[in-house]
Amino acid sequence: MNSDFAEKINDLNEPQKNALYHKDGPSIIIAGAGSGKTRVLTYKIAYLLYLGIDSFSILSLTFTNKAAREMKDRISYLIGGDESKNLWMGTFHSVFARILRIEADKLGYSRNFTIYDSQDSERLIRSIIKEMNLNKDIYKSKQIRNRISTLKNNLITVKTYYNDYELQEYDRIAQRPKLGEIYNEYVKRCFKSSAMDFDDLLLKTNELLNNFPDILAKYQNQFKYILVDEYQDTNHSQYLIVKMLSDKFQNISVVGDDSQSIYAFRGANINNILNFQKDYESVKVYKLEQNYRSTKNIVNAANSLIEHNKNKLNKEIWTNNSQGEKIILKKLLTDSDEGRFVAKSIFEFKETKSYKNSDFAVLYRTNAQSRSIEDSLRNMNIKYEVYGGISFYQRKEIKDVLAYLRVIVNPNDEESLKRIINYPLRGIGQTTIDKIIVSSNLNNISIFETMENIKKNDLELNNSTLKKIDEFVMLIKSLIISNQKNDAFETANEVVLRTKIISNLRKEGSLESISKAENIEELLNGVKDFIDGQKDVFDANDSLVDYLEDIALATDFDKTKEINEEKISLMTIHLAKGLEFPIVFIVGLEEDLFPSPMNIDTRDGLEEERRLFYVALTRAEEQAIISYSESRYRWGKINYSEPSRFISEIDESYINISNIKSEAFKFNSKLDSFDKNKILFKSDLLKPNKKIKKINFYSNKKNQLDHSRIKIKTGDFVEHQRFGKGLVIEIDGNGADKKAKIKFKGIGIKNLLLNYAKLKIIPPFNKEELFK
DNA sequence: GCAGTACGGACCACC
DNA sequence: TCCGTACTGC
Repeated sequence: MNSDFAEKINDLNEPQKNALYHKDGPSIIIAGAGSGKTRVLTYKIAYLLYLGIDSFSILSLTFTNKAAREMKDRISYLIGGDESKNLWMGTFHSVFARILRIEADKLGYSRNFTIYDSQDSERLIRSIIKEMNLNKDIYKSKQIRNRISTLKNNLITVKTYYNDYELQEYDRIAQRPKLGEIYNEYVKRCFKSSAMDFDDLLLKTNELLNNFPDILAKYQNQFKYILVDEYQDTNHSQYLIVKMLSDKFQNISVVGDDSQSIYAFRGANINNILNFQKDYESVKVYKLEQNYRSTKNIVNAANSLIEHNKNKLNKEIWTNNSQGEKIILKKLLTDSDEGRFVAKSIFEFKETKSYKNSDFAVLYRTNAQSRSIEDSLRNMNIKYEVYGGISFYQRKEIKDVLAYLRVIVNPNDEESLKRIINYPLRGIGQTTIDKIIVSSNLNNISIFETMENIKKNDLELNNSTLKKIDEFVMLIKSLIISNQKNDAFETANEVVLRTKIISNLRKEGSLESISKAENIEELLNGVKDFIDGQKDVFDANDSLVDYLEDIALATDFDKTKEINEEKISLMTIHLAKGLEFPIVFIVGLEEDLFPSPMNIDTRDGLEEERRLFYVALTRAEEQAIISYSESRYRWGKINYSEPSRFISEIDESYINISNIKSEAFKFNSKLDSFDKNKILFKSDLLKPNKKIKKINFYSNKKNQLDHSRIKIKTGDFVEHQRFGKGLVIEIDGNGADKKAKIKFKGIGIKNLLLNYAKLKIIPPFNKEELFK
């Protein structure tokens, strides 16, 4: 062990040290934003190892897997050696998925069980609703999925549900009396598919620990020290797991900040942290209240905001950092103005002081808001990266290839099988699939088994269909066999070759299909990277299982690369938790958007939204800039909005409100009074645009700014995202209704609305090509 | 059984 | 805008 560590502890301040030295017995560390929480946690684990505690006996639950990896590296650095590799560290989901695989047989599952993501769950629920002949407008699959998820997170099984009159009454009142039946069928089908959804990973862990005392004892004895990060975001199911595992030694340390609890929507229960002191005996409480991240202005502004919440623990966040600049508040007319404001401000900041792109973040409430920001950044040639949103692994073409891999590992996986049974097209249509599903439900065997014995089951299928099914089954079987001697990369390659997925997409030749082919190639590279990184750890024939688990449980951050040095970061506030940036834009501070309308009817909901704003503000080190717009495109329409109530909840002495006061603080924003409410800010570059008009810009390489799309004229050569290159042959209509008739290469003539179509003017090319 | 298209609803955040 | 579904014509 590295004895220098004792000296490194002096990097910590007194409260941090006190928290660190607490070794045995329960403790809670209330850590304000920017108070060095991760550092304390890291040092705390390093300290345990330094004292000679076995690394296998420490369980540390983190918020992302990436955080876990970084902490391991940091611990290695602190104490030397590679003991940190043996720590049990990761998200709840990944740690307990690992345990569930080890113990799978106890629960009647195969070790190779599939993990269903929310899309898989929703599709399964949708087909159940259809099979039950229920009205899909009343039984909305997404709502049903959320409801089932909530039930599971509160350990309410189907049986418990049926024993609880109140729960059933709740669903009857909500006009969905059949919820229990759907839930029952959903659980049955998941089991038949050897699949667990995200919530199952926690629910089944609870079942395992509850029903098998010997297994509980085994893990209780193993995990002598348990640390939980972001404790404020744990749900009931997670809470119970931690409680059970820590019950014997009670060496439990939880870290969190009630003011940053923002995951109630997925079942997080803020009371877990508020009540921690009641749950364990003689809990020691440590408070980290000094903020090292932000200026006084930012810290004070955030404090003044969160004061409006009633439900919270007492603490006083303060900082020794400089006073800093006031928060800039900016009002804009449209969402595109807001985008331009952000882009131009970034440009300005970089001119006046040497900032890198990575010093900036733009945070928003909903993913859809990224678009107007992206448009403006693109126009100004500022590089950016959008985090979250539809992830790479959610794309259709990727999910299709992954479905093959999942079926190879677990042929019972119904959702994956349904995706590939007729992809690529092999003439097994919906009618046939429906017959197979009915039969498999009737006989309670998996779809794959039904297909294996398709000739014995008389399903009234004609011979050519039977033959096609047979060929498909043979394909899967031979892939399974070859996976037994190959690693995940070789198997994935074989899938792509034998199904001709990539070559067919390339043959199709459209921009869209080529990009899909490229994505699949990127997926193959990803598999290769994974295999290379894990070569020393896993057996070849297990590598596919491990790979699939890795990507199923990766958070959005795990999936993307490091925060890129060269790029501005765009993300939702949720995703920004735990991060920090010198300059942070928080956009879209409008009623009906932030706070989200779904959360304004209850105090708890509104307080959560307020905490979300608090999280956003406290990401900023030097400067926070908040903005709102009077109108915004949503669902393809212009919506008018009022400034968010949260703006007026920040003590105005910390805001550079200039003469905006009259406006933002009175909730009476009117279009006719905007002119006098400009915020003075560095230069007139930042003044709002004069016209109230939605103007979309197209960009070209020379970074021209003021050409609206609707200026495209007959004879222009253009490029469309999906249709490729073409020539404008006719223009019709005016303003937003302006249409163009365009002849596209290899596609033919299309009529497009210029205001919506993503058209880019390109240099002329040989017109002959259009007629090939 | 398949492909093209029109239409309606989604847009809140995620492991 | 984007996605899933229903409908239609072959």
